[in-house]
Order: sequence, then structure tokens, then C-alpha cells
Amino acid sequence: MEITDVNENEEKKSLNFIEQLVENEIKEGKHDGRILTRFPPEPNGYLHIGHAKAIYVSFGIAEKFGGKTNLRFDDTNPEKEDEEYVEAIKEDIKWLGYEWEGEPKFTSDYFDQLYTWAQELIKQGKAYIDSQSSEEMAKQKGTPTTPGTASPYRERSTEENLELFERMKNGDFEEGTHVLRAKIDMAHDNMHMRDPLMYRIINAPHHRTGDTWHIYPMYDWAHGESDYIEGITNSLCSLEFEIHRPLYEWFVENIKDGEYQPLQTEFSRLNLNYTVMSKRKLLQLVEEEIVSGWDDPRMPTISGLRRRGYTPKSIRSFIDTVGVSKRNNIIDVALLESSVKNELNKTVPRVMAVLDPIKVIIDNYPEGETEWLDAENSQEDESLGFRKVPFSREIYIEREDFREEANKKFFRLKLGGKEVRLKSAYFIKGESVEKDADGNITVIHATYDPLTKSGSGTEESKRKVKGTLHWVSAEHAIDAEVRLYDRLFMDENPDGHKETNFKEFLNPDSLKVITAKVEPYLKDAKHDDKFQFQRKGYFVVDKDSTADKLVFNRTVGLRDSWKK
RNA sequence: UGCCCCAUGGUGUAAUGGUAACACAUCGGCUUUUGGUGCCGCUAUUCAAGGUUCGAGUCCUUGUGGGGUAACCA
Repeated sequence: MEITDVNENEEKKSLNFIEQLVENEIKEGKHDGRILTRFPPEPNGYLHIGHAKAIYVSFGIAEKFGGKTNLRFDDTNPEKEDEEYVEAIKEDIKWLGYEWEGEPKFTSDYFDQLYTWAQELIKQGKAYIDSQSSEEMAKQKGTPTTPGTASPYRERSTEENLELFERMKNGDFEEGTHVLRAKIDMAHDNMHMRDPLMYRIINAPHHRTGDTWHIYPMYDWAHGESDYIEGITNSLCSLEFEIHRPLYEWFVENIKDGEYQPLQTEFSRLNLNYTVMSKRKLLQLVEEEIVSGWDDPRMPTISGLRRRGYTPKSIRSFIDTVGVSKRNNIIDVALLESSVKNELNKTVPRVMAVLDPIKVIIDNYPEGETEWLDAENSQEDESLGFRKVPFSREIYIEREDFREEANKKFFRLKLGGKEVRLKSAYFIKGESVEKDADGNITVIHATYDPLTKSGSGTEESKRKVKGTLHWVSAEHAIDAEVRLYDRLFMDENPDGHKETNFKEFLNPDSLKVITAKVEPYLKDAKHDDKFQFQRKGYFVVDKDSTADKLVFNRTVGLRDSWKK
């Protein structure tokens, strides 16, 4: 039974508030039942798990109600944006399993239309060129409790406005000398309505339009009009744009030609504990080389999660379970982890890898002999079959799986204690240890019971044992680099402290690189192959892995209910 | 301080005026050739006060708490 399948789940689940709204619109025949949403990233950074929610919401609504979704790059600020990000964003969306309608769109495709509309607003007396400094304008804006005052340029003549506007476009002016503002209401309760900026001068080349333009539209002016141009029905965005909605509507109402108008609806963004989600802070981690890049497996980016071993399905099911509402939230990262464990548990083969090896010599096992034992690949999926695992006199086990002395709660290997099972092999007993000059154990001596071979069906092999250990044959084991990742921050809400910089909370142990001994079966493992290292967790082959040197990333550890 | 939004177990989300539920987390038990998985169970929830109603988590009022907002960013 596929209980994790997102779509199957959705049929049983109640609709979220946006889905209810859209359902009602369709019932009422709005837009003739047509649904077109859009996902509008700014190409100034990589997508993160928060964007995955935005993608899920916009693409998901369209999927659910037979609509489509446009991908539109909101590229109105050439100083921050870059083509590199455009490609990375497209790749991430595709990887998540979504398809946008037609070709990707760019707000810059609409610069001409936007410019024409702006000229019309000027002609209608609804926009004007202001030639003050930003400081002066900020002063005139007033405060929430006191109305603003009019700019001395507010009543400039249409002719002068038009001429200045054209010269701004052509690059006749320095940055900061003039702006185009909408003429709305300097006393409005909503500060965004106090004659907001529509255009500013930026004399920098744009990644798509080159040096054609010297003015660039502001978000509020560009966004709603782009939605309008594309025929978007539902413009879904996060809560901080709620207060922009009256402006979004004012702009569209003043350029529209007919009944059609897109509707903006806001929902709360996704926040995860023990990480940061702002692009600015993520960029800082990248630039200061605190992480290895946008796709560092500790990053909450889509590319980071991918490299960490997350699957598109697990991310989608995670977003599905966290839901969509208007409440501020901080979601426990354990929920994200449980979604990937839940999927990997069912799909991924088990192998044996010893992360912190200590040698065990089985004194009564014949020297020089190797047996190739059958090991089950998955207890959850029989179709994954069996593989051969070599067994010999000298093996490695996990250092923490042995104690010279321990209480009854410790049911792993100890001296003079009960026998333990070597997974898919034999039962052994701890006999003695060798130590170096400092008293550290260097070798454990054990004996095995030849009648207890796994799968042999003998009475002896059916004896109840409390402990089962994973192991690898010393002679056959291969070395692999294993990167053990932990949360990047030690604080649940690293950017939630006004007096403390988020970097103060960085976890010094967020990455540990070790050399593990893994079974030879893994020799041919390829980039992105995923495994469960028995009793240790889920691991994925990193892109740094080569034929000569295997590299694994730990996606997530297994639940460990053993209280030490 | 004005305006806007939000308030359900530890976390997140449902209940659409009619028995407050689900997932994750926690704790306990059973099963198990992974101290994994699976199964069973425990603990724990409607911010407060009024009002409307036969009946309020849901509607109304006030209060309280949290968040957003006054960029030539998006």
C-alpha cells in the first residue's frame, strides 16, 4: 500500500484555504474555470526548501484543478541577478518533478509594455517624475501615524514628465537623480500607497537585455502587470506581500482593459528549525566559504538536499504534510528527516559499512579461507534479492559495538558475555583483547560457532540472540570516505536573535569526514546511488566520488532507541 | 505608534455551527537476523473575557500575545 504517495493522499485530505478559494472561483465560473498560476523566482540565488513549498502551492493548485503554471524569472534588478541562477532554478524545478507551461518567461520580456503603460499613467496624471534624493523622499513619506507631504515635483507637467522619463530610459542621467512615482495618496494608512516608486535609474547591464535599458521597474509595478500580461488567474505569494496587495490591485486596475484581473493570495512561508532560510544569509555562508557551495549537503537548498540524498518524492510528501496556512511557523526538521527515512526505508538496499573499525580475529576460523555468504538486500522489498558478502578470519566491527565489560542493557559484543550474531554470517563470542602501550584496544579475539551459519536452517542458527552486528571482512573491505553531516546550527532559530549574529550559532561539528571500511559490493556504486548502511543510516554516493575513491554522504541516521 | 495578518497538544496541520482528529516528536509494550522497520498503546490541545445560539475551536465584541509593514530589494 503506497501511503506516502502524494497524489493518493491528496484525494483523502481536506482542501487548504487556497484550494478552497480556487474551487469556489471555479464553481462561480470566474475566468471561465481557467486556472493559471505562476512561480516567479528572482534569479539571485538558489532555490531552497521554502521555495519548494511555493512551487508546491502554485504548481499544485494548477495540477489539482486542471490548470497550468508559468515559470517567470523576476529579473528587474540587474545588479543582483545572474544567468547562473536561472539555469540552477530550472534544474531544481524539473528535479522536483514539475513542468511549467511553455518556455520560461522573464519580466524583462515585458519591459517595453511596462514602459508604454507607464507613459500612459503619466498622461493620465497618475504618475510623475520625482527629482529628489531618496532621503528627501523618505522624509516626505511621513510615518504610520502622520500623513506624508507632497513632493515639490508632484505636479510637474505631463510634457516634462514624459520628456524626463524618456531621457531616464536613454541613460541621460546618473543613478539616483530621478525616479518615476505613482501618484496615489500621500496620506494613505498603508505606507506602500504613498506615491510608490515605479522606476529607478540603474546604469548596469542586464543579463538578458544588455544595455538597452537604463531604468528598471520596481517589484510592485512589474509584478502585477506581468501577471496581467500572462493572464495569470491566481498569484500566490508569501505573507510579507499581503500589505502590497492594495498596490498590486491599484496598478492592475489602472492599466487593465476589460474585466479580467489576477487575484493575489498570500500564505505563510516555510521555516525549518536549526537552519536559516533567507537567501541573503545563505549567500553569506557560500561567500564566506562556511559551506562548500550552494549545494553543500548542509544547506537547506534544493541542490543541497539533493546532494544530501533527499529525493523529490520525499520533499513533496514533506511539503504535503506541513500544509498551507497563514500562520507563522517553524517546522521541526525531524519531520523532513522522517519523510526521507520513510521513503528510503522502502526503496533502498541495505549494505554493511563499518564507520569506526576495530579488528576482530576469529581464532577458530581457518586461516586463508573465504566464504561468500548470501545477504538479503532489503527486509522491506524482497525483489531487491540477495548479494554475496565475503567472510573470513579477520573482520572489522564498529568500535562502539564492543566493550570489555558492560551491563545487561548492552547486548553487543563483550568479553565473556553472550554470543552475538554477525549479520548474515555466524554467531561469535568475545574471548580476549590486545592493547597497545596506552591501553587502547587494537584487536579483539573471538570464536565462532560453525553450526550457526545464517540461512543454514540448523537448530544452532535458530538460537535466540539479543545482538546483531554489522561487519566487513578485513581482507576484502574497501576504504571509502564518509561525510557525516549534522545540523548546521546549534540553535533552533539562529536568525531569531536580535542581539546575536546567526553565525554565532554555527555547529562546529556539522561535518565530520572519516574513512570507513565498506563491503566490496559497493565498489561500483555510482553518483547518487543510495543505500542503508545497516544500523547506521542512509547514505548517498557524492558527486566527488571516483572509481578510485568512493565518497558517501550521510543523508540521515537511523532512529536509535538505545539509551546509552 | 497607525494599518494589515495570525492564534487548536512539544511542532505542524485538520475539524466548513453538532463526539476536537492526523502526522512528526516523546514515553511504554509486542514483533524482528538492523537497539532499524512494522504493529499496539500512553501523555498532551481550542489565548482570555463577554456575547449570539438548543449547541461555539468555528460567528460577533473587547482584550492579550505573536508576526508583517514605513528599501531607488523581491
